[in-house]
Amino acid sequence: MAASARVTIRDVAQHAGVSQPTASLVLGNHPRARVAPATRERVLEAAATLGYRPNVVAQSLARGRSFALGVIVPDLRNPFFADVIAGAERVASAAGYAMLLCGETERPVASHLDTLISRQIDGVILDAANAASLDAGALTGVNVVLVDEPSERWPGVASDATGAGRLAAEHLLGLGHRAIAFIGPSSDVHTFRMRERGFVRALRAADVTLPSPWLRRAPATVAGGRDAMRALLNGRTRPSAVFCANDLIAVGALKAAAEARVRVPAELSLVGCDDIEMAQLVTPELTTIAVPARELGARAARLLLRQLAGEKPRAQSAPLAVRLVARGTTGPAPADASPAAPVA
Amino acid sequence: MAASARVTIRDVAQHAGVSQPTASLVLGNHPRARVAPATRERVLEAAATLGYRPNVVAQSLARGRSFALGVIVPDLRNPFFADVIAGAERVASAAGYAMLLCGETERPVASHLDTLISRQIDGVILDAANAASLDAGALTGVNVVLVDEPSERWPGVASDATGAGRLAAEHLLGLGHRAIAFIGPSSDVHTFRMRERGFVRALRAADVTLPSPWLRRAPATVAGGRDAMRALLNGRTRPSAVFCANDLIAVGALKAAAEARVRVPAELSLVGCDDIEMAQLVTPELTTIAVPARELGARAARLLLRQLAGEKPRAQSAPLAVRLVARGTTGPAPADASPAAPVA
DNA sequence: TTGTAAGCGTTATCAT
DNA sequence: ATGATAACGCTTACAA
Repeated sequence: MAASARVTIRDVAQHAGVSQPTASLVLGNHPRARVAPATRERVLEAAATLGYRPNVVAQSLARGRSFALGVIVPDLRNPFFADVIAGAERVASAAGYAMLLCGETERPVASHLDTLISRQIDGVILDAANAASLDAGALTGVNVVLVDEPSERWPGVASDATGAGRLAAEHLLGLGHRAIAFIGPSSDVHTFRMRERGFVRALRAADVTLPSPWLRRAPATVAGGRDAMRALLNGRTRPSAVFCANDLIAVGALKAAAEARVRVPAELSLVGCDDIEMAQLVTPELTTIAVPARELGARAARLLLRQLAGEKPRAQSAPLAVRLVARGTTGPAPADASPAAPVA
Repeated sequence: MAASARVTIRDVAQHAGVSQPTASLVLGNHPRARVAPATRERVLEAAATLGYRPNVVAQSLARGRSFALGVIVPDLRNPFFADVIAGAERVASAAGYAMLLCGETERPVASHLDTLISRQIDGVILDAANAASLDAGALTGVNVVLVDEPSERWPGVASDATGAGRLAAEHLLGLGHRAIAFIGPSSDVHTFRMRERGFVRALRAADVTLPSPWLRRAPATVAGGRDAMRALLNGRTRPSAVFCANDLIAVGALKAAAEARVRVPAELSLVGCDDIEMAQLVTPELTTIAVPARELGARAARLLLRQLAGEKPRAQSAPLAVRLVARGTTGPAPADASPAAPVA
């Protein structure tokens, strides 16, 4: 019952009649553990009957690594990040690594990093954390893998963000839309910027301009999307299609359209990005660009693990492909849609 | 650059010209640290200029506690659990505790517990883990707080699950429904069972019986809800209202209704449970029973922290109140609804 | 093949 | 008020 009742490797050694380091050698399962089969057997048996379980903290201190990974995401409650985390945990857990989670939005990333580093974390996965803006010292001495943020300094995995924007644009252009708007956050999170850039470029390549009143800044949340869409619908002229930087925004926008009795997709087409589960649950189902969130998390973890195994990080790997998932929120541009942009 | 460059408390002591334990005394910020103001000052200054950061792993080993909490949830990707986690992390992080997350669905809870315990975790939050079925030894020596599962052995916090079921029943009965069905998992997760029980009891109290073909077992997921609702709609007679054990199921059910062109709420009323964000995003918006997920997580963490501080766990605290949120998926029972139950 | 000894970075218990 | 000294549980040379 008492907490002190824990079985240590000493107890095992004693029980097996060997020295403590010998027990360590056996239980450490070392590759080149030169230990007699008979002794090994006795030690293992003792460990089993005593119910020995290694103290990872002590191991960590002695070996200088903790067999734990840290994951920092901007917001736990965003399903996209939940997916990334799930993917990372799957890999980490299979490799015997524990996962320290930091998602508290209120605290700065640097503070989370502090916590993790002081716990001798073996590596950190930073998702959309804008690592470039971090204090130089904050990340020295840690193995870092970035998710959805390119960098010369750290390896990482990312989705094809400009491709996502392009795909959205091409889809809308293909449907005949010319009066096109965009809703996205003003944050300096790389992925969002690239989605926007890819979108705008593809539009421009088709000689469609995106007038500034139709480039709405909004937080990447449902509420943000709803507000932005309301503003858009109250504008002098209305776009016939909108690309939203993520699905949360798009769902909010859809909501605003429903409130305003704007028919989707008859009067207004909407494209989101991420393809979170929610996208298939709204009505009509959301057309979106699918981003492999779980895979992103899993690859990030694998990359980190490989780094820990001593492998040289090969810069950024090729971005993960995204794909258009055409569903119910996009349709042909209305015939009466004036291709004219509003007064800027 | 080298990882070994980490400054230890020794370096600080040396730099300040004091013994290492003295430095520890100062930096440990002990309540009754009897140390001369001058020395303290020197030590603090040395620590600051050297950029000293305590090694939590070493602290853990020496003090026998790790200042980390473990959280085990059945499924990271269920927004309800994401909320619980967010609430717990908020509290833990504010108290200087790190959070180890285990949500890998494939691995058994006992295995997750193993990982956590071997890391000298100070306490564990178990959410819907069916702790009662765990091996007796698996939880000895750990501080445990249960979420949404009552127990004589461990303290915990829970929502008012039977109340949730009752509220749903009363709402539907009040709207005149008599042909009522239920969709829920067959798992032995306590909350689900109690939601069901509260619901069935309230129905019975109003002399409404729930015929067995209308008690559908389904996984607590969107897909599960959709399948179950399809089966329900294909039955000989259809219910005029359905209570779903959680929102995910309800959303799936709503989806199935839409596919079958059954009008909600004109022909079919639907009530969910949890009030996840998604509930407000589907069309029509989901009537549901709001369960304070974040608060549940936050309280669990606080309870655990208090236990660690030596406070005696006072059994289970009173369940957190839930409340009906009437939205768009419920309406008066159709006039032609036959109150007759189907042949069982 | 095995045991001895040192050390990981702290905290904690003593004398001083 | 401060400084030795011994833990904490384990790993890892190095010696036997």
